[in-house]
Amino acid sequence: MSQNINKDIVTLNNIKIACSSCSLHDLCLPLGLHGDDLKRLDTIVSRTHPIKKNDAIFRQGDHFEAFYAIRSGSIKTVTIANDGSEQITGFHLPGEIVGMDAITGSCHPCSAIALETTSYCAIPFHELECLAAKLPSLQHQLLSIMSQEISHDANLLMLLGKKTADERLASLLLSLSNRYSQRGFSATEFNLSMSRNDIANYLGLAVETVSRLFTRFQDKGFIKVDGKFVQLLAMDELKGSVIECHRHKIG
Amino acid sequence: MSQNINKDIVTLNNIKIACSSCSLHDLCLPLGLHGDDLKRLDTIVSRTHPIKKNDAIFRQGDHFEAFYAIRSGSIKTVTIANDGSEQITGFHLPGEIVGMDAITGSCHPCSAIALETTSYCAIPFHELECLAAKLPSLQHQLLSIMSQEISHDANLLMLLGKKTADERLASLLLSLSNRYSQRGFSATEFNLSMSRNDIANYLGLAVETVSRLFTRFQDKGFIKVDGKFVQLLAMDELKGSVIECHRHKIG
DNA sequence: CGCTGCTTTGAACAACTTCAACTTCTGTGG
DNA sequence: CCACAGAAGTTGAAGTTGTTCAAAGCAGCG
Repeated sequence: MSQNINKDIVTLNNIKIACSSCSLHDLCLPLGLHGDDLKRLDTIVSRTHPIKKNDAIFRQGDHFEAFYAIRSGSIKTVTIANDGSEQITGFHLPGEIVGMDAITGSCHPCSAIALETTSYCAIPFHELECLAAKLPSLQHQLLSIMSQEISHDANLLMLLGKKTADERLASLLLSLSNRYSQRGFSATEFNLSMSRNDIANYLGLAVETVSRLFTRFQDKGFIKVDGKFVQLLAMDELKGSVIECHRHKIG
Repeated sequence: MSQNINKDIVTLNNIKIACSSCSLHDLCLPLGLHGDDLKRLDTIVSRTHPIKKNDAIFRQGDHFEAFYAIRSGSIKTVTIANDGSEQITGFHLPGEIVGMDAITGSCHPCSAIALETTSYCAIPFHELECLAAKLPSLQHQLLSIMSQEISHDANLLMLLGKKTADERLASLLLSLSNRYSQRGFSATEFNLSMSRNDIANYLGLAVETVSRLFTRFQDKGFIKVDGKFVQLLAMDELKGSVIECHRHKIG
């Protein structure tokens, strides 16, 4: 948490930070762009003031105008079914882009809600599209990022379709660990910005189950939990537990 | 089944069918393209001979070269985890495009396997990208189709994360119904080209459960099943059962 | 005709959920 | 700064849902 808060302060002081000098540019859309191309992208991207926890970047049904790149903090994307039930379809960390599911329908099919104080960049889609037509490397990067999103979703499908409760939580923790470390944070300890409820919803489990899983993982010595702060003590065992629980499904 | 087989014969006789005269062109990539633009796309698309059941369009790990549009028949996309377990991530009908998850990694993260005799078009990605840079409407259609894929996956996530077994099967049947009717087939009766095993895998259930569900739905009078042939007798009840089972999750 | 593989059915079992009670945390106002 | 109310998280016990195991029925194919 403290790390993220510090990060916010830094970015607050640099609202006008450009893509070229953004520490996330090799995780984000600018990847592979250089020189003038990067400057051209810069001109269409707009930075906003940070939003508070529970505020929305966009809400389900909002007209689609732009992609949004998380700069600091974190968000969840949530879909509300016609019957009122909610499904969290993803947690998004700095450098990740949301809104890519909205091109077809011209309306956002999900809401993007801040899990903590969060700042982001807006990339107007129409302008992006025009620019991409002129810059092949941007077009490629755009397609590539969308492709990545598709294959990421397929992994998640695998998770929800096949895995036991243990595997699901282990997968989430490992995924966060991976992504935090890519962003220069520790791979073995971090704060969960989402509530147990959010985790349960995302993993398709009951809150109570998630709570019990944290306890069990701790009892086994795989992790250490203190509220939202988590330490991964035995990464290999975590990875192993994902595979182990799978064994009975083989063949 | 018979309908699909007939369809194959027709397409066999017309291997050189162009996008412009393809009955699927308003479900597929050419949507929104006209005149010369469509002809330009035509020049890069190559049609292949049909493949047999269980043959692959591409296999997981294959180098990514092209998108593939299903022209007739049907396929499943399957990911194999490192532990050997398989997850079916989608069933694809004529007019649908597969391979879009491979751009990032340059290798296909899943295999595309024919569920029956299937013919398809290959759209070389490099050429497509170059063409898209020249044709804004093609670029837009490309992004739009990928966006659609992302939001489709999000729906599936919802399905696997939240829904009961009944809801899952009902959702699949309704989705197939929708897609068949879009393609000019009956919305209320069709042949399932996939096995019960495939369905179970896709829905994250045991085969036995799927089998029991079919029986239960039939007992309730929602559907009539005879092997692979299914008739949807009470669409509203099916839709209703999806919502009804959801009620307890609200609030 | 008899095999093989797919599907169905039954019964026991396990995993996860639900319900309920209790504890801990958080933020707000006195 | 503390007290308190409400939210979030944890824990136990009972209940469901779906899985697993086992076996029998069917269909396609040599």
